[in-house]
Amino acid sequence: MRWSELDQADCPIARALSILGDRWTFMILRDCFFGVHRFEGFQANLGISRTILRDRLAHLVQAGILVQRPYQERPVRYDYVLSAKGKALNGVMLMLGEWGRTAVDGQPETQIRHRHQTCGHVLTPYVACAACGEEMVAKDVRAVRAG
Amino acid sequence: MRWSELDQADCPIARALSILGDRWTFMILRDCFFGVHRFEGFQANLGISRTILRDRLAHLVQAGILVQRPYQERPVRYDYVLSAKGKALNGVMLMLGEWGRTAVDGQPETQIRHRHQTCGHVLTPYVACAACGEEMVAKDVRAVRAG
DNA sequence: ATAGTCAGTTTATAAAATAAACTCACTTAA
DNA sequence: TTAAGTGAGTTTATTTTATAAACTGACTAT
Repeated sequence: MRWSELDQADCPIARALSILGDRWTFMILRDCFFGVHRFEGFQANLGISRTILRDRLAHLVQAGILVQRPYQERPVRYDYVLSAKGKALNGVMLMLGEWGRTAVDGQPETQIRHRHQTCGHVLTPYVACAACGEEMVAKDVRAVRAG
Repeated sequence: MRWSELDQADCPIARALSILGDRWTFMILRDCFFGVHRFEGFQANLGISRTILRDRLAHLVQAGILVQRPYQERPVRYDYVLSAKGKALNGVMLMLGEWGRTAVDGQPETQIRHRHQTCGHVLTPYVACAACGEEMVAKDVRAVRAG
């Protein structure tokens, strides 16, 4: 399979990765969740090459994950802000960060975490089942095909 | 920043992506969660080139996400199975699949979903806060530095 | 014997990422 | 009013990665 055919796959994870699964797109989105919203901001923050930054931003806009909002004319310059579709990645980001924090070795002393504004605690996120509210564990999940 | 320096970053998401953020590693892990555990299985399933499959498996083993369990001698052949660290990615996988299912356009009729074994429902996963049990929404989260 | 399986390795080619310089259309400070 | 700065790119040459396809080795099954 070529990477470019992945968006045809019969699996939501594969289709998600067809958009997010390259080396920098996810990092750009992380920055969006941290409040970065301009070309030079991403560039300074990630040290990414301008060429692929341009490609990735265009791709994220085309995929409807980021929206361009002009903040000046002549020349037109845009803020790149998360759409609803982009904000819906919040859960993925939180769980990915939690995995990085707890499972990946060699953590620096100082780390970035999140605070839950409504209850005031530093966030420890977990995934739950909408039907029963219980925490999801790997062994309790089975893949099924739904028509 | 080079990709190879990302594992030094002061952010758990960045460090997680230093392991998972290339074009195929996440897809290999998806297959692991779906029960694939041998070289030829991944190769047939993903159509990935054998060269990078070999690299990615070695990398996942080195990172402690997959474990090699020999199933024959002469020549030694291995099953690649998820370690505890690998299984800890379950939440990320579920949320990524949920995002792909609900947010990405052009869904085929037939889709792969998950069933929660303990309550019997087709799973709709969401992320909750361990402190208060409430569902997490993007606007209620703020990044903080924790020493 | 012959073919098949499994997990690779090798090699040549194609695609993607990178760094660094350059462009354009301004804006601000000297 | 010249000079420097900003912001978002584009261009180009080079390096790095990925790919396809054939090949190897050590078996096993027919």
